[in-house]
Amino acid sequence: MARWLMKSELDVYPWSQLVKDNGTHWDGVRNYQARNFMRDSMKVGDLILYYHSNCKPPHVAGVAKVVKEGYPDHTSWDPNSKYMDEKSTPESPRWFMVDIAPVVEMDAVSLDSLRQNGDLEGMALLARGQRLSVQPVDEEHFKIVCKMGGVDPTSLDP
DNA sequence: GCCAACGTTGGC
DNA sequence: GCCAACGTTGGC
Repeated sequence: MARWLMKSELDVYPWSQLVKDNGTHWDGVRNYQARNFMRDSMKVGDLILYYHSNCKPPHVAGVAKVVKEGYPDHTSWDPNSKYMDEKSTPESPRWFMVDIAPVVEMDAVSLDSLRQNGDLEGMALLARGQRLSVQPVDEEHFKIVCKMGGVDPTSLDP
């Protein structure tokens, strides 16, 4: 079972909203690498670190899970959507999304504290200049972040 | 608000 | 297929 990290801007779609909605479809991703992960690699049950960007401090806020595997992002052909892409159609969708649902909230784990933890060396999020909004996370790194947030990773096993 | 890093676009 | 221009991300 793979592990992931997904970014959301705090003022766009925060963890609290995900909880209130009891899950959502992750629409609006318009980056090919991130799309490929969602379309090809993310499986039901995969766990996700939910990361808040564009806030002080940026932090991991909780654990979510994949509840529906990759399928076309309908906002890509919706003329009323700001995510509309004229090159994407229902017959030939260019963009994909997954559905996710909240699993457990954690104590905020700041980007700074992640950087200071030597055991997280190599984590994609910490690489210089990286901007990918959906990225794979090593199982070991995932567990460490959970513990930093006061969540027992073994409690997340199926 | 700044700006470095990076992805995408489009002329050639 | 190169690469300059441009737009976006996201920490600071």
